[in-house]
Amino acid sequence: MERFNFQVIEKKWQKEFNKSNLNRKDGEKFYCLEMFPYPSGKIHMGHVRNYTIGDVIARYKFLNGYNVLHPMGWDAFGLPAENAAKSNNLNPIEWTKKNIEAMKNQLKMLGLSIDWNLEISTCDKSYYKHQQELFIDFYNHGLVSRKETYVNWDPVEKTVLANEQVINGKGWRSNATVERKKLSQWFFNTTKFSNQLLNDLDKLEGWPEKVKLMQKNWIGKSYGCELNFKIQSKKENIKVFTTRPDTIFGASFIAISVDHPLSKDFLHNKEFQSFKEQCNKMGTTEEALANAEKLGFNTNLLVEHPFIKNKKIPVYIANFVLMDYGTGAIFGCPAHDQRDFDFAKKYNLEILKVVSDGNEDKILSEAYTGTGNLINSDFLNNLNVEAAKEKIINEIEEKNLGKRKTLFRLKDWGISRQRYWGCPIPMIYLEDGSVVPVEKSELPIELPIDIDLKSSGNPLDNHIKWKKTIHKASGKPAVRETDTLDTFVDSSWYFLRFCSPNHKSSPFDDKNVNYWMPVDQYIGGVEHAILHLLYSRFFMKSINLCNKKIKLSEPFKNLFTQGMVCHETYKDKNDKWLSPEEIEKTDSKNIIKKSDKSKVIVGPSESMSKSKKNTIDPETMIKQYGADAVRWFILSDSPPEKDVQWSDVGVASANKFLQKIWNLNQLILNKKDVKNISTEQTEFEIRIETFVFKIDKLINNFQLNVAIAQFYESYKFFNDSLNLNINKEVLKNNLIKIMKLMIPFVPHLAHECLVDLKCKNVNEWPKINQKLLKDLKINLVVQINGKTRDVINITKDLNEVELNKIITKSSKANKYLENKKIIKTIFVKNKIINYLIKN
RNA sequence: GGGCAAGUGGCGGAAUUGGUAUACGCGCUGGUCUUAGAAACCAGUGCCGCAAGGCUUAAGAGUUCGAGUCUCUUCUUGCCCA
Repeated sequence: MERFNFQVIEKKWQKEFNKSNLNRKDGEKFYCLEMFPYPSGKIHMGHVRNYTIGDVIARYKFLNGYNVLHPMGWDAFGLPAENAAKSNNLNPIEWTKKNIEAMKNQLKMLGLSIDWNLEISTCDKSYYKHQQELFIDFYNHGLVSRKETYVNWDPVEKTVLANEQVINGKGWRSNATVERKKLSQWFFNTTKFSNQLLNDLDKLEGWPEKVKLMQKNWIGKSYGCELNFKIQSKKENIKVFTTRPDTIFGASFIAISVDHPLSKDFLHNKEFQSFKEQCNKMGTTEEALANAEKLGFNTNLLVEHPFIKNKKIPVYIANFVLMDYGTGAIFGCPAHDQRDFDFAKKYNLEILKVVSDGNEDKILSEAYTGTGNLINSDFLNNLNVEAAKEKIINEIEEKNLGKRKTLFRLKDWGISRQRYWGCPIPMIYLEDGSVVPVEKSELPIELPIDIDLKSSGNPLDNHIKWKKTIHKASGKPAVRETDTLDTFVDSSWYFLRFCSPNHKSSPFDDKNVNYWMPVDQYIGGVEHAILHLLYSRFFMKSINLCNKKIKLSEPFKNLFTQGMVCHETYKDKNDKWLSPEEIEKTDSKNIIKKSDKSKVIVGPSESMSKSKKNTIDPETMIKQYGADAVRWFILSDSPPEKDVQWSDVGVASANKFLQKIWNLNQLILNKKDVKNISTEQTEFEIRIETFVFKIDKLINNFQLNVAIAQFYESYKFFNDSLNLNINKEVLKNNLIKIMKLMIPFVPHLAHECLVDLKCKNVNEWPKINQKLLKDLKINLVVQINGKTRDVINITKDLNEVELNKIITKSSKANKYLENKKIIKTIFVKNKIINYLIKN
């Protein structure tokens, strides 16, 4: 028998798959999108998994009659290109274009049903031109602002990082300790949509609860109030924000931010200067603030307690209070907030319980943040926390001491980056100091090619010729904005561009967007659960505001987040990482280093990363086992939403199985016919029909690993049926059904087999024959006192009386029933019968 | 510290959502074929027991005719936020 030659056959079918409009049908639209890749040079296993899952869905929908949009593009701006260009002395565009070509070829090797006619790349001026247009639209609608703020400065990358790009006080890419620096920055006013971004989450029924919860926490809506404290012997007040106004009677200090206006009075104080310096050294993230030791600078100012006559409270400048959250000032209630507690301990401040923890006399060893009734709180006593909050806020408003307020943790999105390889911000500075957008007719503001990447600082800022420009309306000289946009901006609307990738006059064709959007199935890594998705949602809402013709406020109807691809890690005796190619398995237990035969220490399986050297190159695997085998394995071993462990043995066995499928196909084609119809044949058809039914359902539920298990079973069943009395045509037609089900998983093999089987309607999913399913026999469990004593294979829908007859006649369970009194019978149709007997 | 998941053989994992626990795959064991190995094929494979049978879903309790699934307590792991 001829072996399945995947090298030849996969190439042949990939030519078919690369045709444009291959996903188009007359049916209902279905937009299937996977998160587009950064063109780093080579695809990795994470891409393979992501795009294979997406391809299964896209092909499944197409076969089910949908008109499918399944595009691919490149998230092509970003720092790696700039760094690579620097060390190779070329322009980032050359590096990027080369990588795109290479990765595109690799993706094509996977046999994906992508319409490459729709390909876009965010670094093309035909793309970023429209991004600049959107920026100007947003600007004109008050969605862009310029603010001077403290930023997270990455001293290695020499750029500003968003809060979320700072991990444990370090830059997410450089891992350098992040500093605070004051800069003038462009912002998208994401906070304008705080409420909508939060409330619309409820509409997203097709999103994982986990992701919605993460977004909810990120937006962080909190209720509370503002409250003024009068400074003693001064006219001024300190305004604080608090979510716990109920704890006001436990207030023992006021803490203000180093950037608070009041702090300015101490600028000449030496002690304060060194304190401020210390604060600047740590990052601005909440995490950094929370982890740092709580430090304060005593201003020696006192404020009056608003509800306790003659009580004075000290004012500190503290390192854990942020200027850009709330009012930049808090009141500290040490008994019920851990940060305040730590602070009070350090500076020996009063710790007074005002919420009962059920053990009122006991001295606290840490803050009590639970609920309870109020104590030591005058008119709030005996109320619970919620009621006390309400009462005190009413009191505060009545006495004109402050007002009710809702605060969001969500901040505006800082989008300025001091980098070359990004989308230029279409703004210019006039000589009178004003800032205006360039006219749309002047777009795109192109990135200059002749740049000097070697000098320090921002290359665009150093490019004098490019920087100088003319303000078109007045004819006066002006200077361009030299910052470029955060690359998260590029990926916040690419899904809209895919609807009309070649549209020239505007970012997208409204009609096409209204037809294709929203994305029906979006698939990507959970690592983008917060930022990318939040920014995209913000863009959709902003576009909705700017363009009345777009009737859509949420871009992604259904979201699926797949797990990571993991692999064992290896280290040699010197604690150095080893790649899988550097090691050798001598037997099932011993692993040695190839080069010097020394022992290798096997570490836990972790997500593939270059730093741990535990990556497996997809191209090598495809060449060795075939794209179908790689696709099959990566789907088969774990549920798609969970991490999967890569295994070379696993992909080899996938390859073996596909070979068996091929052999089965050949066997049936060469089989001699049997003419008579037997009961065996009917039972065979029923069984195949249940496989069709189950697999269809499993794909719908994203249980792709279980679907694959069903293919293994159906193969086994087919193989066992070969020697039965079954008509050849019946075998062929049923194999066609199974092969069609396999198209989404292993498109090359399935299509090749279907050609051999002379299948005519290849692009149609098998219809489920409900009539056949009706005749399916079922297994019914017979229990005595809750213990399973027999399982009987019977026709469906028998009633209790019929069932009793069968059991007394022929069931193994009957021996337990003889001469026993049945007290009760529990009968669940088609499932179980349970006899309760007395011994 | 808070929130959310999850815990099933040697391993990856199934279980029609309260109804046969361990499907399917890997690994392992034995066999056929072969000079030998590889491949292929066949059989076996949760634990105890000669067997009948009993036990088993992190641990413990509860609800139920019946619990991997629901409820509570404890432990462990992972993710997010602090």
